[in-house]
Amino acid sequence: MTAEPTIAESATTKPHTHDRAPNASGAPTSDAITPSEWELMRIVWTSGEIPTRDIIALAQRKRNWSESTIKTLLTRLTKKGFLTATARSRKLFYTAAVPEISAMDDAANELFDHLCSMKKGSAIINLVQHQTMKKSDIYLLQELLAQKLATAPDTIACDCLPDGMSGGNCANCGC
Amino acid sequence: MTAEPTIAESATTKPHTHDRAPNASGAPTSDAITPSEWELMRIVWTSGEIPTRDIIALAQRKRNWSESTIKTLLTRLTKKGFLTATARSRKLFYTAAVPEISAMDDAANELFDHLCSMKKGSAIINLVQHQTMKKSDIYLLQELLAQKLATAPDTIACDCLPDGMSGGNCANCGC
DNA sequence: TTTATCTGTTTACAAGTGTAGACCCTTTGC
DNA sequence: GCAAAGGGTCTACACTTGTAAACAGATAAA
Repeated sequence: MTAEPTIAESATTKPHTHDRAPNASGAPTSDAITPSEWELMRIVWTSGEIPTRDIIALAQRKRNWSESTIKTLLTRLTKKGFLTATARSRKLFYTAAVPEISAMDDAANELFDHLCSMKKGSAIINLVQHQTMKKSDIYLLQELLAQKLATAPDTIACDCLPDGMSGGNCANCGC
Repeated sequence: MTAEPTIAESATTKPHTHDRAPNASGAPTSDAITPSEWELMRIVWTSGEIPTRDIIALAQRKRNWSESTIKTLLTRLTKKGFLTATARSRKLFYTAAVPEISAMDDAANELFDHLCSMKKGSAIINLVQHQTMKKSDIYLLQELLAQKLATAPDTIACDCLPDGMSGGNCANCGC
């Protein structure tokens, strides 16, 4: 035997109560990546296929995590379907099961899903203000904006209250 | 007595283990707003001062929550410092303790904090693509971008691996 | 005044998350 | 061949989040 997955069979189909927003991109329909887990995902995305040991080494250089903690997180990520573990010569090699971009986009979109529609624009502006973007991205964004402008509405109503429930008292748009 | 806070003294200073990222904006230094909690916060932000009963009515029109659930969430939000409860004639009136924009910005910035610096630009582009912005916001953003362009770097390195640890194997920028 | 109702406070409980020790098997060094 | 080391899996445990019932005090209705 040389490359057969001998250890870990993963994929536990356990029914869960909480109805988290189902993942948008084609990939795994499971829970989201938690803050701690992001750290590990980034290492894997950036390194390509990488063995546990190396992940531990890299992770410990940024976080005060015990080896155990990292192993647990890796297992969870695998169960959730974000990582794929392949056993080779009695060691596990991890690979990302979802593209980094998709994961990022999903996370961002999900966050924006619970923001007031009326104010999403400001939130985006805030991001552009605080985050550094490279020139090429700015160019892309400028193009995109120019396009968007054509069909953009003049105003967007606040959708924080159920339909017709604001009765002119909306502290935002007075709807 | 007419407007003294008779019920609920709130503010429980319990020490907690997990070190969540401390809130950036001047406001409360506590845990973040959870998805379910956002729903309620939006109602309060939009309605200004509002009594429990009304929040319950509004909330139940969007989510299948029991009265009890909503009350629990409100209490938690108050404890976390996102809402302020004032007792008047034996009823609690809630007010937002943090501006909506700050909360949104904090949430967005926090999310972006665990994304690869190199790819934050794409994530923002994705947002602009998927979210609808009104014309005026687009204009603002365009101005902002024009400014930003002046000092924007040509490239941004991937910072997913600890410094100097990528050894030319970074699957992204080959750093 | 007696009771039903409103509303706030307590308690509950399962699942998720942060964090990590314990255990177990295999490979390797002596 | 036996002990140490390496690496995978189990178990643990406190805290958070989603959800809600139970309980208590006050007030309004009968």
